[in-house]
Amino acid sequence: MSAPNASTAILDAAERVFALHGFDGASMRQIATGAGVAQALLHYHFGSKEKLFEAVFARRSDAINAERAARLDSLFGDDAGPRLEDLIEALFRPTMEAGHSGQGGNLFSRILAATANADDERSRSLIGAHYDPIALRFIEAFRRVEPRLGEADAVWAYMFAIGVGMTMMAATGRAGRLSGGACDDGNVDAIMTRIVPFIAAGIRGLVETAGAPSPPRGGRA
Amino acid sequence: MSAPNASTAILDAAERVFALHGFDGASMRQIATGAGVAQALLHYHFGSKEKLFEAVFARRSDAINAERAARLDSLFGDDAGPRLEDLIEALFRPTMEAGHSGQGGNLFSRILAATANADDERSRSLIGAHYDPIALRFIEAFRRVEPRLGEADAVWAYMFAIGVGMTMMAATGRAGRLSGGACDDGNVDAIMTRIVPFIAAGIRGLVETAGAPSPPRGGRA
DNA sequence: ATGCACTGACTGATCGAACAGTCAAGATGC
DNA sequence: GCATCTTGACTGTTCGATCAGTCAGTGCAT
Repeated sequence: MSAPNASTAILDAAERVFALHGFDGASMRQIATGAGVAQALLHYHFGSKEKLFEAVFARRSDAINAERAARLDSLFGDDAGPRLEDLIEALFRPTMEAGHSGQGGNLFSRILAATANADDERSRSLIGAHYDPIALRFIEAFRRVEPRLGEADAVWAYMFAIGVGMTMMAATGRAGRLSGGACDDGNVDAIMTRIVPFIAAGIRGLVETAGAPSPPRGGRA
Repeated sequence: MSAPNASTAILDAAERVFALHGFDGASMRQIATGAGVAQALLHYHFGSKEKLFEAVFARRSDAINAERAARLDSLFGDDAGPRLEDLIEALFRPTMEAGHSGQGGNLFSRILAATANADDERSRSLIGAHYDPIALRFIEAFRRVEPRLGEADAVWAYMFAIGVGMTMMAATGRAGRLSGGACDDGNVDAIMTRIVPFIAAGIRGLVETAGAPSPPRGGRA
């Protein structure tokens, strides 16, 4: 767990502080203290607060998306094409488990969720650079697996799926509060076994009603 | 549009600045300038930055949840029980349209999305106070309409639904970017006609696989 | 009607604290 | 001895909050 060099220690401390307080709420002093180094060292290694945040963001994102890409390749490399469920598994599992190594709470997931839902220039460009290319691959994969899915609907499907995932990654503990403790939004496996059928069914449901200008009448099927 | 008194002008300006920069990124000076009043007046009327944020949050939330509750009452007052689709409509439509009065972008929706996904004490207590009670009503309504839905699964269903909604309310424009402009995440009707069947199908899909310890095999149904 | 006491709304100036970022100098390792 | 790493001391700026004080309006006693 302990970092061998200062750069990694800074990244780890920054990840924690950014996850807990957001970009604006985090302070360079706090990060330096957490890393056990002088504040000036953060600027020496990363230049600015903004660039430090980008480094924190890129470190996990690159690892996550490398694995997502590998999973996609492997799924379509098989003789039998993948099921929708497999795609959703590939979409979320790497993110849910990144930085989730052992101890409590997935810090990076919170950063990712906050960044994905923000609309400032920094957040937009980070998501665009690190997640849009792989997003397009997943959208295309959705259409390959579910050919009746329209072009625009595939994008909606992806956005909806990400929405579900981001909220679970924020792991605010609200599910536990609303359920009297029965639901644990920190439990990756519990979430995955629910989230996969939910989204898969949602996408298939989107296909059924696609192109219909008004809401369907017989929804109880 | 113009505010008759200073308090409302401050709330309007604060809503805009908080929506654009978040709680920590917003400054009282910026809000005061936006409202056209002295900075000291914000403290005179609201006491502190924190309390001003709570006032901004409460103003729209109370209106939203009053309408949501009214819609729920009306749905279950009908002779025929509501469809799942009707519940989802009641869940999101009031929020999507609150503060969305005319001009561009729904500022409050962004505040709400950011607050819902954050896990600091302020966000948690605001969501808990303003949204948990009505959330429990929706969760109960889900089970009434879809009786095969388990107790815990109804909470998961609610969380997933909120996740989809929050991401769309953040309205980052990403859907448009990923679709080459075909999808507009600022268009409430376009979102609602997609989001309702998606979530309804997702919840029904959750029912099908509930209790199954491992992922289903025949997912192509 | 007029002078007086009081209130709520509002302001400009200013506080100490915390902020990101800078820099010359020291430590460390090759 | 040179380059990389690291530090403490420091800069100027901005932050939320506070303060004494202005001003219009109101009730009231005379």
